[in-house]
Amino acid sequence: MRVSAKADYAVRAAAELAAAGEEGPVKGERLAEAQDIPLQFLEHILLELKHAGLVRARRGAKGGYWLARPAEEITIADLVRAVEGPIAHVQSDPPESIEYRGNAEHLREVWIAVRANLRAVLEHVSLADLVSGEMPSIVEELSAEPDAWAPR
Amino acid sequence: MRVSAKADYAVRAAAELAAAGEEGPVKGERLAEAQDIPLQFLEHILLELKHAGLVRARRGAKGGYWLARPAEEITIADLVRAVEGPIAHVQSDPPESIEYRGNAEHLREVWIAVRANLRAVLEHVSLADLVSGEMPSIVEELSAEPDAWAPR
DNA sequence: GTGCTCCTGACCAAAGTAGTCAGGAAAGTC
DNA sequence: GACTTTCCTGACTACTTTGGTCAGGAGCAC
Repeated sequence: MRVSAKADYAVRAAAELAAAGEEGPVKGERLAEAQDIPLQFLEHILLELKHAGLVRARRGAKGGYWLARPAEEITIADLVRAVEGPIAHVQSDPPESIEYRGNAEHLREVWIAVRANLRAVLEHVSLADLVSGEMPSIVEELSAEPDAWAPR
Repeated sequence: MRVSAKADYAVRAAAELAAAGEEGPVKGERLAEAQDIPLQFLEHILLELKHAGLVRARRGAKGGYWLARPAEEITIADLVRAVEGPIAHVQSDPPESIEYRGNAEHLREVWIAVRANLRAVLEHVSLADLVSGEMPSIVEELSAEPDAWAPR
């Protein structure tokens, strides 16, 4: 249940692209510096985002990357899925495809609920929300509770 | 964002222990068979659960494992934490300890919200809920929505 | 055609995952 | 007290994932 460096980097780089907006292609190097990400690793990630259809790019002088869609229409979930694959798997299988036996029969519903709650956050925060800092109400409410900040 | 085999096994084995209740120690072999888990691997997992204080054990004939606390007082989160460590980490660090720069500044709140929503499920389902099939309302509601069962 | 920038595949070290193997140590039975 | 049963523990292994680096090629602008 951890967020990989790749996913974290993908979101951060995309946030920079969202903030750049209409000012034309942004170089990989500038993204790497802005977010302190190893350039060559970032290039691989941006390539994956491109293959997923979230980002576009042009080479050469004046080249760089930009978002394929408006920042309002790209969610954190889109980015995480592009680099990590499905958001919640149990032993490499999606929860709904697992058959539990015996006394663990209802465990599937638990994993389904877990996934649903993950989606409830990740699919509702757009890049526009992220850079503006005006989070959807669900995030506001969850992160407002002091308990949410306790380590455990 | 995946649940490891170890965590899945831990919950399933614990569910069997919860169901066994007061009928005395349950052998590892019986747990392994009931949930189709490799015995030797399961023994390692049960040992971790014991070290975490969730399970107790006795050796020899008539030996076996049992829950250290009533099934109502052990949650899925307890079990997952015992074998996987903290429930939501970003790049091996807890979300509240990360400092984001530039346009990703608000990303921390997103990860905090993600973790809060994970906890909202995992900390509120007890082993007793799991074996009885009577889930807390949050799980009922989440898993009732057809959308929650869609792959994506 | 000469730089600039992205594109792609190959490679690599370290860590994590999912186990197996071999033996030791306590508890109960005869 | 020997014997069996069951847990306890560490060592080991094969495979995959993670988080990168390296080297070169391909497209674009001037």
